[in-house]
Amino acid sequence: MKGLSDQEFVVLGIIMDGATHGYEICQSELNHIWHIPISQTYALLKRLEQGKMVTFRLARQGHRPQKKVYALTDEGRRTFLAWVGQPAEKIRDIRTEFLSKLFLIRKLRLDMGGSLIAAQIKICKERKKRINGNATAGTGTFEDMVSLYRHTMIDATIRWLERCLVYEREG
Amino acid sequence: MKGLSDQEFVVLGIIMDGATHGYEICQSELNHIWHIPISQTYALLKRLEQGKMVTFRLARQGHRPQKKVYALTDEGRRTFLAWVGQPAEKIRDIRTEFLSKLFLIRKLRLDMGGSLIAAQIKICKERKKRINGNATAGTGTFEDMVSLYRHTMIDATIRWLERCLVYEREG
DNA sequence: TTATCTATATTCTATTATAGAATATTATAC
DNA sequence: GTATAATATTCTATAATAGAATATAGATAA
Repeated sequence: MKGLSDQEFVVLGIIMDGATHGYEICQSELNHIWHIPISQTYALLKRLEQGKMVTFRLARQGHRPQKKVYALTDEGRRTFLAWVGQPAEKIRDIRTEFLSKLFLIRKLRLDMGGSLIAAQIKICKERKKRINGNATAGTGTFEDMVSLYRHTMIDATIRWLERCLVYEREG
Repeated sequence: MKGLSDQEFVVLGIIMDGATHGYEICQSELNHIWHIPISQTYALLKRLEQGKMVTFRLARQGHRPQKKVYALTDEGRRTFLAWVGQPAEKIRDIRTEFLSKLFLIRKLRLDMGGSLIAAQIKICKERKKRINGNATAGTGTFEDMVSLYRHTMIDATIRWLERCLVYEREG
């Protein structure tokens, strides 16, 4: 397995949190933040199984349609834990990748929330430095608008992350 | 053709701006804002041709490899113009869809920039009203963080759009 | 001179993401 | 008793993306 997609990591995390099969994974609260379509979830489970990140056994229960009961392998668990503590490299992935990680860290009581948020702030501040152009001195060209957009969004993101860090340390 | 993707509309716009073939489309400045991979661009052109939005003729030039010289059909032109004036419905598409539209409107001198920005502000304000929860009174739950994220991002977006509107009206 | 690199220009294959329909069973609401 | 909601998975088709393969020619460096 060459490296999992963020969606695959998320599925590992939801299983680690107690979900046992595809349908249940789709009902995770995380779906409200990052919606993964049902058919996609099943495709991800298939790939995770092929990559030996999860195993399953078939369970016939009452007269309901039988389900595949999944469990993480040791490698699956290790792989997930290595992923969940790392900040998102791309700002545009904050909403999906970072929020998913924060959700799973809290759900699994992993005690990495503060360090994740701090690391994400660091990434954002580094990115901010690398954005060229000035956020205020534009003359109204399209490039000015794009530059201003990036500055505005990254500043808002940093402010939000700093607020999250306070929440995390207080609560 | 059931309805084009935003990427397909963007390709129509770049052709309308004077690009004539796949390789040239990939070199549009728009690629710095919304990168469409080369192979994807060719796939889009193929679909646009099947949907009769563009036509092409083969051109053999000097000793360079021959290229497909594309032109918009009347339907392609009409379809593009109907798309480019409409604001993005989803806030997360501002960076790609809205910025592409603004870029193309300015490039093509379409005189719709002001109304597009105003319409986008309206969409954002309506979305803001529909977001439930309060942006300040949280107790630090994950839901509070998500709610605060949405408020923060949408406020920043509106502020940026209003600045763009000033730019647009002044310049 | 000869090998490599860059630029032009497109196609192909493989993988991943998403939408939507199809299948099957049981409980519940009307 | 019929409809539909909930449970549970599979299948097909399409769309998006990465990356390699193909082809030509000029520029550059050993």
